[in-house]
Amino acid sequence: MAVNESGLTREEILQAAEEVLRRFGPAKATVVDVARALGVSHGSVYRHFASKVALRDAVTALWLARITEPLSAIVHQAAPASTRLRMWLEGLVAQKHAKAKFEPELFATYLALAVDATDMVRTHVAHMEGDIAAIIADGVAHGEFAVADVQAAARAVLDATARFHNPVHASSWTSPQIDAEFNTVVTLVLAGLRAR
Amino acid sequence: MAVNESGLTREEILQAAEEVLRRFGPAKATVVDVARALGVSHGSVYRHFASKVALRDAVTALWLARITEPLSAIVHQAAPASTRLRMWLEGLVAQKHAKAKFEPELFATYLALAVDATDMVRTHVAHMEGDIAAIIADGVAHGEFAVADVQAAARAVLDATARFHNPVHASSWTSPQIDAEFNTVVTLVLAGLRAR
DNA sequence: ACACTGACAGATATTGACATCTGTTAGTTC
DNA sequence: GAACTAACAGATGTCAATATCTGTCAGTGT
Repeated sequence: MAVNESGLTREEILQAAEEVLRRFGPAKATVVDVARALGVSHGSVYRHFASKVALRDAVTALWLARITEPLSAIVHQAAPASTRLRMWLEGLVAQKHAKAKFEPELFATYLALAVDATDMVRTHVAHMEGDIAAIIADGVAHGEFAVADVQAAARAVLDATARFHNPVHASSWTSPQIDAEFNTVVTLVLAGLRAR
Repeated sequence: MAVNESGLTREEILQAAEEVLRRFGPAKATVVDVARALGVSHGSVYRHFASKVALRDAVTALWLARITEPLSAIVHQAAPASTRLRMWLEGLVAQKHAKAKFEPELFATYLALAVDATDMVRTHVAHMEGDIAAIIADGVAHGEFAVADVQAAARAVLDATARFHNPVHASSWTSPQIDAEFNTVVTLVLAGLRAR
């Protein structure tokens, strides 16, 4: 792996692109802006990314990874599965709501991807589903949960909490009752998973 | 109640407005179109509806009432609460998906109202919440369900199934797995409500 | 008196000329 | 010769002139 001191790197471009997206938002950010921020011509950017869409997706993938990365730590903690699942979901929702509030431009970029279901979003969902499935499987192994199909159950948990983490619902996240409503849904879902 | 044979009625306008909306969609339908369909000047329409928004809302309210009206019959049927709740939710989702598929123009009108949460949508949600609450309360009375707060539980059921009936998710309703995923969520939710 | 019309002001939408952007490639630089 | 630039065609976005629409109201007909 040779370090290219003089050349433009993929990482530099991603960093500049995120900066530009954050500043101008998805509607105004252009590849020319990104190139200008790096002091190169926009043609150079196209040596590293096949298209503007590919660049935008790469930035968003990185941004989403920063959301889900800390959650992975919760999966294998030593605590009842129901506790971990609640913590995991609360963490996810807290992250999403914070991003919507404090990084509106990047959130808007993500929202644009979410409406036309891109592969990138599918990957993100699959990753979250995997984390949840791991916790549920653990709960089943310890007799805490009782579900027939762990993967389907993980998907159902994600679906049932969609209003609180899917960006299409972001406009309702400012409601004062949102936390109470989320708590009620999580309690309902956990009760549904529980063995009896 | 005098029948006004010669005069323009609210009902005639609503019927014409629905026709026009269905034909042109929310983006292209105008009050002038509605008036033209009725053979009157658009000024006449404003004698019956304060604004274009009021007219559009009235049409949508009627359209939504046609969706939820048949569901009310399920609420007081003689069957276990869990059976009734499942039937009710399946009925709701079937109706919504059918409308999205076969009445795309009117559905788009509804979607436009849903994104900026109008009073009309709030009324619609409150009505659905009331139906669900009635079934849950019945289930609690018969020892079938165990929930602390019936109203909150009803809201949670609506929230947990949002992906399948909220119009903002309509683009994902064409997925081949949608019915299986809905079924899994409903089963999870019913298990969560059940007394143990 | 009542329902309706038609002309109007201001708001909103459409159009088309123009500017900028995306993505490609031949050519320059180191 | 790998990394980059610069000029280009076609696509997309912008903006201001223009057209249409919304909502009002004085006037018409019955």
